[in-house]
Amino acid sequence: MPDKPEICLMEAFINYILQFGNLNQQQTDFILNKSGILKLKKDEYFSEAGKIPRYVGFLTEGVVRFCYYNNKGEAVTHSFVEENNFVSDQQRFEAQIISSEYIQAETDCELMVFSKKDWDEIGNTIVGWKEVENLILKNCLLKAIERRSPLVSEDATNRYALFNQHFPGLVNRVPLSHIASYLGITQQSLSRIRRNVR
Amino acid sequence: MPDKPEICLMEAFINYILQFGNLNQQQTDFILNKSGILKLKKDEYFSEAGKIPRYVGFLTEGVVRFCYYNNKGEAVTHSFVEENNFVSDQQRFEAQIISSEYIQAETDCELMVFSKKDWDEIGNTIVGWKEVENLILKNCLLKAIERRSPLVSEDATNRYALFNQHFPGLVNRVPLSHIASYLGITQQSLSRIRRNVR
DNA sequence: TGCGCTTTTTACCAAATGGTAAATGCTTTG
DNA sequence: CAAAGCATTTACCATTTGGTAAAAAGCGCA
Repeated sequence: MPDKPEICLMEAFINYILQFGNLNQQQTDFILNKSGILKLKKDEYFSEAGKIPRYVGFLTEGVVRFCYYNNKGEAVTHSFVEENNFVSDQQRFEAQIISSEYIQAETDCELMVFSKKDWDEIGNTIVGWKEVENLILKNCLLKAIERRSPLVSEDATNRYALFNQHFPGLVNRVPLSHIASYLGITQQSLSRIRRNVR
Repeated sequence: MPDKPEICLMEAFINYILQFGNLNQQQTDFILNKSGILKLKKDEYFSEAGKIPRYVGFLTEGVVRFCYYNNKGEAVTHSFVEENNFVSDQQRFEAQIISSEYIQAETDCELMVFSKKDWDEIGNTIVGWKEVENLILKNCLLKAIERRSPLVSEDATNRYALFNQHFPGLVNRVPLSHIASYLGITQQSLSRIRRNVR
């Protein structure tokens, strides 16, 4: 069982959810009391293909990537998430079914996490929570689609430019090979593009 | 003001929403009473960039495409929707703000439509409707991302194969140029690919 | 049927990207 | 510091895709 998170980390979390609905102190305390803390070392998994997701998490420190293996056995990174965002294979977590993708720590990470049981208790206790949860999920899905979809119609150079717009600074925190995978190009092409940009 | 839709078209709509929540006859009747019917000729717009979306619609007949203009002035198709699905620039419709994309009829279309006023009245009257609405929207977003995101990491041939998996039969209902745009390749490349597939 | 319009196919060459392999650079650790 | 291991860059050539242009095919309409 994870420890309790520290005060400072909780604040960012509360600020995040207050964007999506008004909750009073009693309600936020209830939520915080349900949360645990989970630390991941670089390369460790938050969730794995073939397993049922154990937690929904809020990333207080670090970067994770979402990836799957295509039919050629290559890992395809389809999303990055930075600190102060939710991290979850939410459909599979909610239904408690086996996932088909990995969520992996790109750096050492720290997350506030909720088990299925605690997450359900929050939903059943806090009036209006399910609406907040829906807004958060909708927001995450929209962000994901707005970032990934435009890549389809751009060439490699513009894809890299979009990556830098969508994830400022992230270029220095994750390996080049994962960025190339996210952009749907080879690592060599991306390396070549960077040279030409300079 | 649009006419009322015909009985047979309403059934598919009711069946669709009943997938996402239990509503009794009185409730579905209330919803149906708010709906109008909108017919579009091929190439006409359901919603336009620069305008506030007037309706959320349920497509009972036909195919539409979602597209925007990139900075080179080229139309980029990012989604197709076939009959028996909702059609809406939902974020902009809900907030009643100016859209930045077009929703265009690929064929003659027939839709059941709801104005913002009527849509809000449904939400304020039917207990549990907002939850149903959220589930529907979540479902649409997930479908959109599951279809578009994998294209990024595939070559032109595999993109075309994915299109045919995701939209069986649609290849015969929309112009080749729009499919190519959706896949992020040129029309000439797609034509070449089709020849090699045969 | 035949004309005019649009869509789709072909062809050709240029440019971009992929695949293989090797060299370089960076980090960790003994 | 040196060695080992991993990440990134470079180089070279093959393959794919793009851009331009023209031909062919399909379609609506007089």
